[in-house]
Amino acid sequence: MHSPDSKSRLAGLVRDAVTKAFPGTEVAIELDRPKNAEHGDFATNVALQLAKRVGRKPRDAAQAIVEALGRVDEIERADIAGPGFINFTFSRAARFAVVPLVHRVGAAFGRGEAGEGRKMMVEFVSANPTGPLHVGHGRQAALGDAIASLLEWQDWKITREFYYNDSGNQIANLALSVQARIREARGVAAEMPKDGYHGEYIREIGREYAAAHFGDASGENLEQIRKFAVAYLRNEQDIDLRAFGVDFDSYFLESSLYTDGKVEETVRLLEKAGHTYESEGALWLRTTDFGDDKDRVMRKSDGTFTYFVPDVAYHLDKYRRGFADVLNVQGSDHHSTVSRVRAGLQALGVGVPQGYPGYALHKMVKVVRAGEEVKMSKRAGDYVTVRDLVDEVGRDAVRYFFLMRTLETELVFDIELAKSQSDENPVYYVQYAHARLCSVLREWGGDVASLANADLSPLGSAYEVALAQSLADFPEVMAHAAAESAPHLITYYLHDDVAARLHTYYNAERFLVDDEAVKLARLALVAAARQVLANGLAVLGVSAPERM
RNA sequence: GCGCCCGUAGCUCAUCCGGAUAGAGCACCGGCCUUCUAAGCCGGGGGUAACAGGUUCGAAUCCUGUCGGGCGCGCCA
Repeated sequence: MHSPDSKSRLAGLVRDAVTKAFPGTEVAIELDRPKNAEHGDFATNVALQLAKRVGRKPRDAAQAIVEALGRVDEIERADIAGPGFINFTFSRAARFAVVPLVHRVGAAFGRGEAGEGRKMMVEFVSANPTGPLHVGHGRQAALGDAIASLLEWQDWKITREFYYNDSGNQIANLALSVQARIREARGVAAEMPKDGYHGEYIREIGREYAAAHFGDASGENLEQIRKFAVAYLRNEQDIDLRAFGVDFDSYFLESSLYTDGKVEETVRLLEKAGHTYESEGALWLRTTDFGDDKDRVMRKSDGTFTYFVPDVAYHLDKYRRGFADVLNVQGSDHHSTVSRVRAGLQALGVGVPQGYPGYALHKMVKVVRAGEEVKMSKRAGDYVTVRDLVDEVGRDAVRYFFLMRTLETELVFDIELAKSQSDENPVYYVQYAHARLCSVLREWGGDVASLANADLSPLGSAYEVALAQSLADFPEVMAHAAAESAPHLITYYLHDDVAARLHTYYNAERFLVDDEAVKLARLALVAAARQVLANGLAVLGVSAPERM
């Protein structure tokens, strides 16, 4: 048997049997893990799907398929159950075939080939350099990094990019806010701009600037203040991201789109393509021709561009850099930009594919402390920062909490809960399972690599079968999570399917027993489970401790 | 008003391209540490999956409507 993947092999056998029993029928073979262990390793509903088409009762159709299947080594039993499900029970050898496979493949177990080595960019965080990262950025950092990793595990060549909106009104506003604080620090009368940034960090920047002077004693050089403030805040964000364990391959500055003439070029291309018009002194793009719900202003009547134009220019640039696939991880409060940017790219008429770029949009984060929403942060003023969260709760727990939810649920992060119950946090539950096994293997003291060839015939208890089934599912869970941009699937898999089964097994059986054959078989199984936990946690960016 | 998303246990959430008895953590009750880590395990209570229809062998899942919530609908980014 070459394929260690029992499931896909079974799917092939069932397909052949269906063809034999009902020539000329085409049907997708779905195989699911039954909830009830007594229903075997996999169940299929093909007979139910087929029954009407072939004019047979579902159970009769199932019977015909089972008969066509005949005897197969790996399949111990094929039972017809309920309305017409076929339940397959594997032989013991087939059930535990995953164990030597995990030992052989090791840290690469769970990898897939969907990406075929192609390039893809994942853009995430992309915070404006106007203040510390807030919790929404934290969710995005955890998500973007994990999604990028998941894609890398599917053989995509991933570039993680951070886009800085370092121009426009918000930055001008930042410079004015800092200027006011500089003057304040020097005892000069100063007034904050109307929509100024009031966080404590603006005072810090003002103080630092004032202390450094720069031959700008009066704080009049706004451009210099802007540069100083942006550099300061970018550095602060970098510190937070590093502490969070997130690294970017590339940083892209919005301002470069202006200095490199890419904004102008984009406007020229759009005008040339004939989708623009002038109205009320502004230049408009007819995005409604490309699925947007209303036309958009490109150049305001004051001659400056709306953010929409550099956005299009930026994505054109991504495309020209050779990224035929791009995934932008953003908050769903930006969802209206999706159709707009795509429309703009289509309007260029330069061959950017429809549906470019891809998006993974997530809902907002609400921070709660003991049931009360927390909106204030001393440093930032009106929001809670990533740093606050990581300092108080810890990196692993914060990342795991951010990843546990589906993208489309609003995430309620209860600080007190995450902290006070940190002993019983889901993340510790998973990490604890890993640490426990490391401890067992340490106690044993043997060579883990030698377990790859262990004789597994002593295995067969319900605990052992369940655990082996879970391990065999890992590659498919990974592939699914990558395809769906759904890291939460990994968290639930690691928690419910691997760690829980491991803890249960641990409490039911001793591994370091006197019987050498039993001991080695059990150790081989749990060492494989340890490897899967380590691989899964690695993808999530959460550490897998050897001791706790 | 229009668009997108959501509504599942007391709380926070999984399950969703239709499958068998809707799961987990927290909280609550009762057991298990002379033995590889009790940050663990076992057992128990707790549900009209917002509501009403529809589709079919089968609906938390798909469709329609109602109600409730979030976000977005600038010559802001």
